[in-house]
Amino acid sequence: MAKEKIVEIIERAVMKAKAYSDLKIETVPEITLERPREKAHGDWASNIALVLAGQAKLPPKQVADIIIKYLDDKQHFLEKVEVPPAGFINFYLSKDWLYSGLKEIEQKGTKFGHSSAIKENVLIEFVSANPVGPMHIGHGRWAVVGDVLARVMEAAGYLVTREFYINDFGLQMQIFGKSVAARYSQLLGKDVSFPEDGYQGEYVKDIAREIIKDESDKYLSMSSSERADIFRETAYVEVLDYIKEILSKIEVFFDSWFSESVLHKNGDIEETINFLSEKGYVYHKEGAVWLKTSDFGDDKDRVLVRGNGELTYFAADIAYHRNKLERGFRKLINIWGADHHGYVKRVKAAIKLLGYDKGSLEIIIGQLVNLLRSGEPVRMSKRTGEMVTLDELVDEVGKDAVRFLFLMRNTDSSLDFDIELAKTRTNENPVYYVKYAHARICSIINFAKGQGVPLLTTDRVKLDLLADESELDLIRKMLELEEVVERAASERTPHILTKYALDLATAFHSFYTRCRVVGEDKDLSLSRMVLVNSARVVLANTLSLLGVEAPF
RNA sequence: GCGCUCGUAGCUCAGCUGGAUAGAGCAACGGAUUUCUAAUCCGUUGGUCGGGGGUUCGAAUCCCUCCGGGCGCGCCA
Repeated sequence: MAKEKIVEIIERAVMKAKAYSDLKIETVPEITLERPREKAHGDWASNIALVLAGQAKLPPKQVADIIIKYLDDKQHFLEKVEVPPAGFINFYLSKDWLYSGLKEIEQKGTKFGHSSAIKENVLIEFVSANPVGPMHIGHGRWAVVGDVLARVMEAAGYLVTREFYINDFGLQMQIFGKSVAARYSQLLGKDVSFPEDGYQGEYVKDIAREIIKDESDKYLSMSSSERADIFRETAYVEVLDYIKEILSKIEVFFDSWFSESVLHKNGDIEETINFLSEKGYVYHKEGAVWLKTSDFGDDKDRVLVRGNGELTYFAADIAYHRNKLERGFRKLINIWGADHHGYVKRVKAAIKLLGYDKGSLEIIIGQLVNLLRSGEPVRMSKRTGEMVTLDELVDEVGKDAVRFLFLMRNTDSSLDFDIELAKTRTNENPVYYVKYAHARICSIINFAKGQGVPLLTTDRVKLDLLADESELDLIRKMLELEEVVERAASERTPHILTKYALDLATAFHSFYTRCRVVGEDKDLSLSRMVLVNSARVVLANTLSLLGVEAPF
């Protein structure tokens, strides 16, 4: 990438200036380059002169002027270098450098934008919806965020495992089993009461109907608790299958499904408690067993074993995280709904009590989605069961719109999702704006081929004919992909990819209105074919990372 | 009450771990296009970055405080 090369050039220049005592400085700080906000400030800018001004006892502008005297651009990356009064050093990439980018795109193809660097192995745990009912829209957002984060991190060189933690143990499951059992009896004409805190949704009846269809009334003779136990298992498998089905509809797949009840069966939780106990972090109080999480940043200590002898969810969660770390993952990333953010401190404290580094667990808090229809809020009530499920949303607006629009905002801020907007096929809808750019490129390439303008390799066309500002801007934008992927991965911000896709589409559309691919000048047409095809490749790669189809 | 989080243009939001005159999109207004898909492009208007204080060469960004919104504060999961 151009960035590293420029950093190198600056570094050498500063060292030389120091060696020749032109700059009287002690140490050479790390050189950082940034993308100037203003296009007029070049492709890259360095604030090194501002940083060194204090040390050198000279105004920034003078320091910058000294440094650029020593810049040695042997390979001709740079068109020019400028120092504005503020003392920044602005670098303008040469056209040749941009053209060589087109060659790189040709060579790397679908791998352009990906990095070959090998980084640490990470486990991303996300969605982890309780298997007791349909997924809501928020689950969908967190699913997409986790999935694209995984894709982007893979592209950036991380070894990623995607895991779904199944909360198939505990009170919620019991209630769920009872709810199904009650509906089962009711549907068979028995006058039984429905559990007070039971699951109201229509889907519970559906599951009961399913059981009746398959096995009729054979469970009626059992005691109600026996029946609830059996139905808990049947129903849970059914709901889990349903969850998997919806996830596959939005193309979110997991490498691993981890069951909470397995931790209970294996005795992993007791073992973890013993482990913590031996380290002296566990104590008894008021009939319960407590963990000293407050020693490591939690607001208060937490219960591991309740007075009635039952393990808490927290105890299981510690064992789960220990298990993850023992599987050899150096970095754990959890994506949790906003309603769990009060839980963050205690889990992080537990990680430290287990003896692992604080940084080994990162928790991304996902905010909710506000559903709108033509600007009006869609009213939802959990109590009455009146809500739009993820399933229904995907059926109405389609996978691509759901995925793209869920990634339009930072994960930790809430997001407005307008159902009608998501369905429109105009430029107001960002998804179609981007997809259209791809379709238009494909159409141009087909048209051109029909007019006798073939797509040749870069070494057979005159790239230096690509000189219009819109053409160079388009190339510049294409060459940003790797940097965007890198940043999205390292900062865990997959949503910046949608912004990039929009910018790239805009750069292409600008080019389109200014320049014709098929024209009088045959050489120029051939060069532009290479250009638009490169744009197609980069746009397709971007959409692929987002999990959105690139139409022809 | 305590904790987390957010507050940037009329609306929806970026702002890359402190840099240049705070940027997009939508809306409003004004233009372009003899076209390879009008699902397009270009321009203009619009800001006390919630208020106040501090840190320094330099703050939307870091710290403190106040105001306002969201969420969380169980021997629930």
